[in-house]
Amino acid sequence: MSPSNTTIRDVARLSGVSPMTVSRVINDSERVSPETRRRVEQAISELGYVPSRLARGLSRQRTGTLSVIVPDVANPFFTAVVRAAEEVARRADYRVILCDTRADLGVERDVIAELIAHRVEGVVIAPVSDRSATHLRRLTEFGVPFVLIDRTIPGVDCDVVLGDSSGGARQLVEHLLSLGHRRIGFIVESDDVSTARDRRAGYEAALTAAGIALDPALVTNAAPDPSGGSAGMAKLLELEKRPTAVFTVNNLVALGAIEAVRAAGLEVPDDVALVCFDDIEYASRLYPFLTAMEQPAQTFGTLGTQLLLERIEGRGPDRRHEVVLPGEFMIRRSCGAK
Amino acid sequence: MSPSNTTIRDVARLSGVSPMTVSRVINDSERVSPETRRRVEQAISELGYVPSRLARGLSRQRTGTLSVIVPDVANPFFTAVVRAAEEVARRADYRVILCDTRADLGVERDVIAELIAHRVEGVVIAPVSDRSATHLRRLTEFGVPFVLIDRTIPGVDCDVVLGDSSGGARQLVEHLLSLGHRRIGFIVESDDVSTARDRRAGYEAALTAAGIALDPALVTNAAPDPSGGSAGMAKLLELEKRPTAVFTVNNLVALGAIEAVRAAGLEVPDDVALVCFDDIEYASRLYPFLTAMEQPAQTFGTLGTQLLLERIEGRGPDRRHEVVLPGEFMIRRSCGAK
DNA sequence: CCAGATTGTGGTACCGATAACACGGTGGCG
DNA sequence: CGCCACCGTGTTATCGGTACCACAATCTGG
Repeated sequence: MSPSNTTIRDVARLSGVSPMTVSRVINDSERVSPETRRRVEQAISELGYVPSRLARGLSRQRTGTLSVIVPDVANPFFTAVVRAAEEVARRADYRVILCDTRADLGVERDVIAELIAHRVEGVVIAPVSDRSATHLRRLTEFGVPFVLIDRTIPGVDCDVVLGDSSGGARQLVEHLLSLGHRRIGFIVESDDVSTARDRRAGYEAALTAAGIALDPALVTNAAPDPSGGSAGMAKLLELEKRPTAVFTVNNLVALGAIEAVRAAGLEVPDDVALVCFDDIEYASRLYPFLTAMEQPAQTFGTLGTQLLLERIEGRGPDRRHEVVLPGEFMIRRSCGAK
Repeated sequence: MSPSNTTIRDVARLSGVSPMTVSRVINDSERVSPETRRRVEQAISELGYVPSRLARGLSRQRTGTLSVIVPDVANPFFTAVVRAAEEVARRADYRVILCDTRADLGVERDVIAELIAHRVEGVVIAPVSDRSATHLRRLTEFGVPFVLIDRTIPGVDCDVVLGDSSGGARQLVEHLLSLGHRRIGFIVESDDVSTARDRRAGYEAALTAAGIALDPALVTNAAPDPSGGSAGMAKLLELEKRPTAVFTVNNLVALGAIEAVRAAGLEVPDDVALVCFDDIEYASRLYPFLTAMEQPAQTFGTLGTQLLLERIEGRGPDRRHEVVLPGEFMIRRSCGAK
């Protein structure tokens, strides 16, 4: 018989006390005589007893489980977020259920339903889009605290950890302007993602401030991944007056965009300069290429998880936290700066 | 009152049946009259009832939870493994608890203990080293099936999904030989990791077959990450007769090694040619550099998880599976081939 | 020296579901 | 027309812990 079938009652029997006393020993409550404690501990190790968190959770109404939901773990930005979140959670003795929604609202809805059924104690989520609000409302109904990471959602009231999307975008575009570019394209995902909106705002602000009229043809919507970036750049390159520089909403889009430039027989930055949000760290170490507004992905994860833990433990402040983390502007080759 | 406090009894009361009948409706067991079913479903949606998997798990002795344990999620190889595993698990209606051990045996021991307490139904693990055997034995004692990914451990009897480490290593080194290199360095992690052993065997086999004597000075042990790679390469560069080419045990080590070469004012591949295991996908898309034996990371994840699910459901074959997945040899610039 | 507090321990109920069995009602069949 | 199988449903016990209260024994202080 495997020790997984050993229960608190078996331990109680072997050590000649009641299950309740064993429970006290397991939980380090005081009120147990040293002698009894010793006997119980002896029995525990003899039987190889491991208390079931399942049963404990049911009884205490606490599972010791969080969840981290991201649209794509393979995006280095989210990988770092997840890794950091897992570490903070583990240190606080929580387990992390990882969910990769593949940026699919339906999947997101389903996993959130599952997590509720699982009675996770909290969720750190980079939501698919504003339309995630519906699922998040479910969490609220069920009293599950959550923290938004990277993306905020209007009307959803909770702690949020964001980057400075509009400021960062503005800085990136201003950099291109300073290099003399006047026709600057923008490849961005749909407007129901807050980062897309904010970065678009930054893009527009920079151009307007420079007295450059906005040309709608220069702004292309695309999926937030390499294939989207590729498609978006292809469209921009087909324009009669094509842009001399392009700003992409994130790192993976930049990747696809660069591939499209090369596929057209052109080169970055010679024919098209390029800047984007978020780095691909290992790529940059190998070959510093992307000029990017790098966001402190790790901090998104650690901070988000810490805020969540505070909420769970009821230590959170009354008002919501909205943390905005500044990015770091890294000039490399893709922008063509000397 | 939030619906999370709604129990099967509340539903039963509202619909005028017993809890058992509600349970039958939830679980789609037959034996419920259409009329009753309708009434119960009505009550469920009216109350916003979501059955607790916790309670169900306790009663049925199934949690619907797996775990994936890796030494470093941020390594693109493991990121892909994790992502694929999560998807397969989700499709099979399992949740995935992610654990990143940071290649630390102590952490690994602790998380495995936690997972046992959590009563996960199975584990997919890329173990830290052979010394992980102790922890794995715990899983066996508790009847928790597990599948080893990427690394096998002598004496541990379970399903395994591996790459062809020795064959792949041999091919990489033979490629260097064919380019005329005779002094080929090897930066490798400690010998208590099966991939390290196997790759070392492949390295030695290739040299021996070419009639080249093994020079112990050319083989350096290092941590399996960029800093290890950097340290390892630094040591090789200090040799009186330094290698003209280097083989590193994996992608991240290669990264560090390249940085060390550059720090020494040299270049890859001009001054030192370099080959390694595992690609850094996004980096290669941006700038095809690493000549590498690419392993199908995704398949490691999907296959490993599928094997695990079979074991869990008792469908597994009697004998253990040992799957060896072939790699794909990608020649890029770092080896200096034309 | 005794009331009252404190300590160590046990009993019982319950967390929220399900397994196993029981039971009345209906319909088929000889 | 009576027996039996099956159908739909309920009852009870249980999964493995813990909360809460009770209680005897010991301790404290006036």
